[in-house]
Amino acid sequence: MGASKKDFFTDEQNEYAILFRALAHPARVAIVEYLMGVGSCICGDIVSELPLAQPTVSQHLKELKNAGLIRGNIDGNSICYCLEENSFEKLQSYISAISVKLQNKKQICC
Amino acid sequence: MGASKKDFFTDEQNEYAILFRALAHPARVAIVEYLMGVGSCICGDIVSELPLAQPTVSQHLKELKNAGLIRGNIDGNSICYCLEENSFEKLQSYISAISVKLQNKKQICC
DNA sequence: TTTTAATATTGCAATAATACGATAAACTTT
DNA sequence: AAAGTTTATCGTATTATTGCAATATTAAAA
Repeated sequence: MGASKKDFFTDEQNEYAILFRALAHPARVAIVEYLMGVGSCICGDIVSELPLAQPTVSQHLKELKNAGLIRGNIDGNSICYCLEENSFEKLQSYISAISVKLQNKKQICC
Repeated sequence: MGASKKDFFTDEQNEYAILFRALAHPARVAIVEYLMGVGSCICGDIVSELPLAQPTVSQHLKELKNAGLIRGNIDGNSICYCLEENSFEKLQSYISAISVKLQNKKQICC
């Protein structure tokens, strides 16, 4: 018991769950907001910005990267991170479709 | 260690993390999509639709409700659930702002 | 009132996520 | 080459999430 039943859901449902899960922590929300403000930066900048140790930040960056929300380019001995536009557009159209449908329907709940 | 450090982040960052967390499971994505399709339904309908036991579905519904993404109205001895428009609009404008900013900047990552 | 129906809650086992010290890996600078 | 800089990985403790059987709760129906 307790094992994930993700195999019983569609690939699309799992993909969106992975994207949302990547944003399901205030530290990762903060990283995204910071990257949105500065455009791009190295890991050390984020470590200075957040109240978290370097390995913890590194792990959060890894999760954002695995989910496809950020990209990291090697730049000398540091790594430059930035937001991945396509993934945010994908999320945007998904949420937007729900939002628009709800506005059009103006449904009453029971 | 391992304790959450949410107190070190802003209220807004925590609020969005809670919303995203509610969608961070394929079962809850499936519930939202189902509710979007049918408008509103009772818990039993979702139990029939998903490959999960009744207590598990009830728990997922509770999480979506706590996050403010769905609403439940008592209807006799059953409970009628539907999507909460405001929360999806809030998510929509948040993601949309990021997406638009990325499109405008056309930034190159390092 | 007894039975049936629909959900929620409890308790527990299994798994996943969070955080960070210690350390490794890789590149720069001296 | 040696030392310094930057980031990733490992190991581990703690906490949170997931899933469901059993049970409780609440309201309708008989």
